[in-house]
Amino acid sequence: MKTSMRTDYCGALRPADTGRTVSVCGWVQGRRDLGGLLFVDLRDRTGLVQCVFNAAGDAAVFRQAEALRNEYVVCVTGTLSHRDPETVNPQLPTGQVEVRAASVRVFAAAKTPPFEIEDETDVNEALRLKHRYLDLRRPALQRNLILRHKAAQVTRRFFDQEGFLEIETPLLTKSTPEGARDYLVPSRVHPGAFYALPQSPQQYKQLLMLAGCDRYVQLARCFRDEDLRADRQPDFTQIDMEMSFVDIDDIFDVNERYIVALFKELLGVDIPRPFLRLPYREAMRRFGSDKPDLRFGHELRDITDIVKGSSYKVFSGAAATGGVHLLNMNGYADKFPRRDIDGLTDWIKNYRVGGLAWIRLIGGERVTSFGKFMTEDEMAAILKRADAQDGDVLFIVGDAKEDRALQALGALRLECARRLNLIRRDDFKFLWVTEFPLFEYSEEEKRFTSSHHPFTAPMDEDLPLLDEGRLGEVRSKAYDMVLSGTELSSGSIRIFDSATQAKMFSLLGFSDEQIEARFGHLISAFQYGVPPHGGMAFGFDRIVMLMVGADSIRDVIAFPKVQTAAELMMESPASVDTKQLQDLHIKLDVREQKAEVKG
RNA sequence: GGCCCCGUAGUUCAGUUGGUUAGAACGCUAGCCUGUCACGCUAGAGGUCGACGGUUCGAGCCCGUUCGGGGUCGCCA
Repeated sequence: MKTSMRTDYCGALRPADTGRTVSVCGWVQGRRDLGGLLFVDLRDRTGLVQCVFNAAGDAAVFRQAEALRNEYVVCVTGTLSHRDPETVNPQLPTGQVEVRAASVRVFAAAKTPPFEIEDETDVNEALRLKHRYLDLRRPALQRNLILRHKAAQVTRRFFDQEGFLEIETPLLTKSTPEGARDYLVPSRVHPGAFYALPQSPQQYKQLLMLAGCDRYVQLARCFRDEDLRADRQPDFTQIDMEMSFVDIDDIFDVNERYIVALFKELLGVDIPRPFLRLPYREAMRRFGSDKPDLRFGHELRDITDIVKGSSYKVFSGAAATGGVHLLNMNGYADKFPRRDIDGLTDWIKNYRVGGLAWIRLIGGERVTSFGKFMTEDEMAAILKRADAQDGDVLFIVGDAKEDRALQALGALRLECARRLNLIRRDDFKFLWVTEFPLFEYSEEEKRFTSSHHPFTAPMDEDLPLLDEGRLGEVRSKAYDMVLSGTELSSGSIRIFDSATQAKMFSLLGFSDEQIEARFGHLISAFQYGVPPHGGMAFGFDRIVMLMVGADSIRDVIAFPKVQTAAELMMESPASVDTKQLQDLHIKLDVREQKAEVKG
């Protein structure tokens, strides 16, 4: 983009521009000083261009060029010229041309950066985050930010064309009792009262449906005070959407078309429609996960029925109340020698299961960890269920809680695939997981809680179970969109009559007073005519992460936080002045010294 | 809160069984060099081995604590 200082972006110059006098602005990426000839690579967000200074030219200009160092900010003016054929650099998009510098203006000198600014980097991430403004100069991160920007534009355009209104909802809102921990914001004018930053704009968007907005979308900043992961940050962005007069198929239709448009426009990838739909139970049974990775096979098999009566107590005990399942890594027996399996046995304890049983079929021989406890008939039945052949290795996990066994085995399935390199990063496998349980039992709180949120509609055919008190069996109209083993999006059809909503709150164990205090506004609102409605919210950062092939969500967020939720550059969070606390009517009660973050 | 991994020049790493003056590459500084693009050549500077404590005649190396970073389980309606 042309400015009063610049005629062209560095990375945009091509042979067609030769002969023109150009001014390019940017950062010195590197210089090669040959004595009488000096090359400077100049970098801006579009790329690199080589500038040449010749000692035969203006002596003062040449002296200036000799003083340039990496990361100096300069403007080079000169004639854009073709390079001689033998000096063309095929690695660079601008490699056929160079700027024959006539003058250089130094806007700013620069200290030597603490790490080299280059794409291929293995510099410690903490150091890069401490100097994030330097890390962001790396072309790879610039590309990520650019793709993120484009994804946001495609999103807005798509939903606009589909009749959605982009509506902003408050960031200062009210704490909700269920779900993640809220970030709280103290009120100065209401002593002792707190706002909460939204975990999602859930209630607002439902009220917008009630208000008659019909279709809503927002690129919404959301906040959750929970522990971080590679794909989880405490503040993050959702593509939040909601529609009126719809059922599940309508939601799926528009969001599938959105994904297809996004991947086509930004990556040129054709995503086939419609997406596969897997009910939650089936996903758990076949993949040991509610976000199955379909980029490789090796589905799980249920052998609970086979081992139920076995004399091997580990299996029969688990089968009595839970389940026993197996994973056949067909053909990879030779890739899992005994010592690796011992390692996996240790590893799987993270998933709170007792252990890992296994069978290796190799060279016509059968080696197992539990063979002596089983009858030959039982063993034969297991191998048949697994479709086992020579060269296979089978893993078996049982637990008195069936889902625990399944989740452990599902995690093992992923771990094996990672070790065997069965997963391709540019393979995009979408699906819907449907029919999530409406409730889950919380051991901690000794009560049922919403698995999604308390506004989720039960499946019509399961409504009678509510009154029978069989809460664990009720399925909901909640669904997730899953991409290659990552939960991309989550949503539901909502309850839209106040009686059912009130019943939900009461089943969740809220007292009338709590309901009134927490959800009174919603109950009242729902008495004024709610359309049937539903929606979902994408994790925008995760979409971008998977599209650029990054391993961490931090790579697509300009200023991310580290695992302790601290931000290393500004050093947030930080302590504040006593005066500020007084204004907010806050007295600290910090026991441990380490809670005192330096400010 | 649990489990696992990492921490040595500015950066990425090596460092033998615990043993004398802790090395390399890149980067940085200076000099030379007119077609380089990982420029080349020569010389140089640069270290509280994350911190603290312990074992030992002696610790970068062994032990403990702690700090920082990462992965993950729990948690994430």
